[in-house]
Amino acid sequence: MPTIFYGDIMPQNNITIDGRELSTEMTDLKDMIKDPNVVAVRVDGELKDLSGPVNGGEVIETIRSDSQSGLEIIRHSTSHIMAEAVMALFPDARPTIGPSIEDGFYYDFDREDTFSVEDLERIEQKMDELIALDTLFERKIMNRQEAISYFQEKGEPYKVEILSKIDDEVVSLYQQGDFVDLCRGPHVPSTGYIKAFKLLSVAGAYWRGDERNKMLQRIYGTAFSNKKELKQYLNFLEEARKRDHRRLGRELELFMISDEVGPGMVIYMPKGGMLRTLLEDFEKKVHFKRGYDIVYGPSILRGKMWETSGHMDNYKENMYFTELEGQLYGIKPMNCLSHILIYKNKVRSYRDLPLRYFELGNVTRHEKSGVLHGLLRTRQFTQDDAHIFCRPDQLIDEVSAIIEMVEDVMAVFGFEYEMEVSTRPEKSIGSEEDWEMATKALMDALKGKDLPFDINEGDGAFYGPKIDVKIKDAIGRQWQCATIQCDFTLPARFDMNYIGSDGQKHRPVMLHRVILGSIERFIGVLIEHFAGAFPVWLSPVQAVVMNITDAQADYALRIAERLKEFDVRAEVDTRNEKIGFKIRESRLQKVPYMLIVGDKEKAEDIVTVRERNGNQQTATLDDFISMVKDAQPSV
RNA sequence: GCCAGCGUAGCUCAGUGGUAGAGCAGCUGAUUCGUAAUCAGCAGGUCGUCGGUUCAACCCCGACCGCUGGCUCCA
Repeated sequence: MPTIFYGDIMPQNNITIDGRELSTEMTDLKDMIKDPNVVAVRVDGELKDLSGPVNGGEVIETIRSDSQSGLEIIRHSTSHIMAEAVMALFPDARPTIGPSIEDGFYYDFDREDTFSVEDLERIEQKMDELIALDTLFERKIMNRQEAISYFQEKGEPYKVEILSKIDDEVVSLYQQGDFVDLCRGPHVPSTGYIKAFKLLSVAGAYWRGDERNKMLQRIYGTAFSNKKELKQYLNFLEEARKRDHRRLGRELELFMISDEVGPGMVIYMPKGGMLRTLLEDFEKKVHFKRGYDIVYGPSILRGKMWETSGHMDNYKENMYFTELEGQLYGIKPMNCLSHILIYKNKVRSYRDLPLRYFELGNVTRHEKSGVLHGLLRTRQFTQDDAHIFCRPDQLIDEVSAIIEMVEDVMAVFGFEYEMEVSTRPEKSIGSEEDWEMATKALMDALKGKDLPFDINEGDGAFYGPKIDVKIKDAIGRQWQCATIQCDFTLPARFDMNYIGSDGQKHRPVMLHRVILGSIERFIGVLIEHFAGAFPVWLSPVQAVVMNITDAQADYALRIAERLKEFDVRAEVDTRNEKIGFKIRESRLQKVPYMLIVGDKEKAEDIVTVRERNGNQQTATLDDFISMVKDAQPSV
């Protein structure tokens, strides 16, 4: 097996490292840089090992372990060390791939027995040993054929499969200790560079992400430049766990998902019901103000409708069906069909367009059991759905208006977001010109508003391209909520027309769009975003009135009555408990205001207003009421 | 749907092959109190469901249901 060792040749010549010019007398970049926090270098924009050859004259930028690239390298190297540990402990495992990912890394193995939690501990221990040995990561170059026979001999079929799909003549391998892996690199110079890592979980994962392939075992872990950062990340995971909407949903009595009723179905309890109503009232206002008409369609529609729409061919596995009086009916997974019928109910003129139909539509989809997740993935959910029918020349303006609407609404909740345009997928219908026109319209609308966006090649809906909006919650996680989809298929399938100024029939363009997406999902994201402490206008209970002793019970009740008269959502706590206990309970319920009334307040006809953050002040009830009213967002 | 783990009181969790416990919540009583838990007593579970092994199963085995973390898919 002929190999070329990288880093053997170091001709004497000057190089520039982070702007400093140095001579290359020393044989190792690592020795020249003399910084244990530097894990790799970037030469001419390309990431390279510290042990790479230097010809002289290069301009080199060092990559520190706490930079984004540095973290990726550390994590990638940690995954190799983990694979080495796994192979040492479980020689029957076959390594496949092990990249760095967003917050860590994973490595997939094919193995008969499964990895247990105890195994993870053993692997971690072994990794500690390997790191203590501080073995070098050595890069080797091999031509592809040699590499294939090498891995064949080693009995690593997955590596052979990867190699057989690589076009390059030569490939690189990395070895540390006994472990050799096919890998582009770069890696840290030696295992001792790994200062802080943790294995997190085991999970199944399909080979090459295809569900027709064998399921492998994936071990997830993470690594950071130092122990402190790792600890911060683990704390962050803990924080996320505390914010879990399923946990808060139960604790705040917002919703339940009952095994008896069935999986993936949400039951709103009084406080969740109030939250949802507030959100929906807000949505109605937002839509009416922007020229939408509210409509309602039935939940079950004749099978024939779904045949015409193409759902029978493209969406059947996700639908539920029922039979009534010998007729097939489909339970709606989308709201568009009724809206189309409303459009078709009479002859439309070009002057009528655009028509914007809005529905808080409850849809039912048969989601695979394994994907259900609290409010974030359910089998029944309500979309703040709308369909806009317009002339082609109105398309950009309509898309722009929707984007503005998304911006306005997200600003109310304080979400940041990213936009993504998805283009034509392989399996799709419609002409090339239509796709081009629609995709361009979507992009032009975004460009016109100077909004940056990513392009997601081939990820559009089968009937048209789309803009997806991913919102970022308070702890940085992303959720897909809003989506704007262009559709020229359904108007054709349902033979929709309008009469143009020329007296001829023309086909309208249809936009499907949601702003919050699914009300359920959005509520789930809201819960986690605010950690249950909703803004005043969205809080199911805005204030709890609490008395110090029985002597003020009548006063507390009177206050609560007044609040209700002024539409402030108030509860009253006159239980025979200490004020500290009542405050504790309201805090746990994340109620924005506590109105504390003792003898003093009763005598002066005022209240002490205690906020969630502990700040407090005395105020007249009228002042407090206007304070609550002022919290209502205007959009 | 697939892989792995899990399922004990309303919640959080102990527990052992010989028919179950704690804290909080609940109920009752006492306490009338000024900013995150007053004290005492009481009550509460066919140990997810169904089958099997066993003299005996919450515990062992199997199937099913559900949940959790992933994968695939998705609002």
